[in-house]
Amino acid sequence: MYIERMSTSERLIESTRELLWERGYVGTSPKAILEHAGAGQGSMYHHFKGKPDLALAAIRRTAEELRATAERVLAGPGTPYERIEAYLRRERDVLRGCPVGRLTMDPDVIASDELRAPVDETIAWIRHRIAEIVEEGKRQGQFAPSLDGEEIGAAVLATVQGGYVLARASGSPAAFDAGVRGLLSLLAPSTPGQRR
Amino acid sequence: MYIERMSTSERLIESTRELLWERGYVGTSPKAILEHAGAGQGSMYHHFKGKPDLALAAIRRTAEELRATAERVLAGPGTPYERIEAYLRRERDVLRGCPVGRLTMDPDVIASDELRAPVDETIAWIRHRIAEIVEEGKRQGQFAPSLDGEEIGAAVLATVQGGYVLARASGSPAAFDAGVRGLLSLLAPSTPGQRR
DNA sequence: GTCTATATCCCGATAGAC
DNA sequence: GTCTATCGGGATATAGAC
Repeated sequence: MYIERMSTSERLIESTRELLWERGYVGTSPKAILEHAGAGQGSMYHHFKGKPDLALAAIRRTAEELRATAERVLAGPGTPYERIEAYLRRERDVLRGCPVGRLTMDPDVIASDELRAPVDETIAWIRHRIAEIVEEGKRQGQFAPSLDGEEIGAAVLATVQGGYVLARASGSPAAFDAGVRGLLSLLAPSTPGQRR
Repeated sequence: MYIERMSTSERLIESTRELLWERGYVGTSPKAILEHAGAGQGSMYHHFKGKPDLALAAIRRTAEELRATAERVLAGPGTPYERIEAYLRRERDVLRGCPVGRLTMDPDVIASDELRAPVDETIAWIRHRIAEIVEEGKRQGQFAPSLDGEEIGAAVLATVQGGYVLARASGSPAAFDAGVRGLLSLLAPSTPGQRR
């Protein structure tokens, strides 16, 4: 990622993003960030008000990047089912978990409306985006009219977020893949183009 | 919970269980445990080798309790679908999250095979238990023969674990409930007793 | 068994030199 | 803008009195 070529401020944000992903907010100290970024104390407090301020910048960027990645897949080609399948099957660093979702288990993030906001917005956005695609599939007759877009959206996103939990518990991505296959087997149109 | 009536060792374990649930391993200090338990430093290091040893006792107990709670619901009355529904709909402290699943986001827990083991075993056990029930439903013709028990088990458990993530992100249990309803609408036999 | 005292290091932040 | 020095407090553990 050529982190050594970035400005100090950029290096601080990128280092924070990586450490937040790996160790969460509570487990990430300013000292660890500074060492990773190759900067001194003064730099950090010159560019940011403190740990929460730097974390906010990092979380916002990670959230925006995740949203863009999801949209690239969800707005891709194919039927509604195929686009949801593409989202579920997209390449992921499964054992690292979701850089946004993992923050919901961080007590200090959840306690701060400011830190939680980008997490909430990103997750709500992806869920709603899936819901729209489900509704599109219903109109096309690919999904049963009885399905609720928002509910299926929640189930799809939860399967992903929970899949990370299963995978990390077992130390293997296999459980994530199994959950995805299970959900897809339930969602799959029984005949292509038909209601189920 | 009458924590004040327990032995010192019991109070330490129970206090650790509560703090691990609330703040995770990294976010829980021996000092906080001692204050919560009303004990001094010496007591803790007399009964346990240190923080990891005390956490292990706490995690083992929480894991065993969760497994027992799940089994009570999964072994209950009703058809396979109804028992899975009962598991998904059972009363939960949704915004607190899963006391076992949340540990998978803790870097120090995942880094230790000893601390991770009870987490892994509990999650694998519940997943397999659901898989058995799905297979039973297949034999009874309630579920389609094309479904894979282990995959559906993974999807069901992932929906629960991911539901906590969605709920905590939004600060409301509604998203958890939506995911559960979404999954159930996909799993539901279209006619009672029929294959779908 | 439980307590207090102490040790060593890390945490998050500030001050002020350069 | 970046550095080092320093601060008050907390993390984790040990020592030793009672």
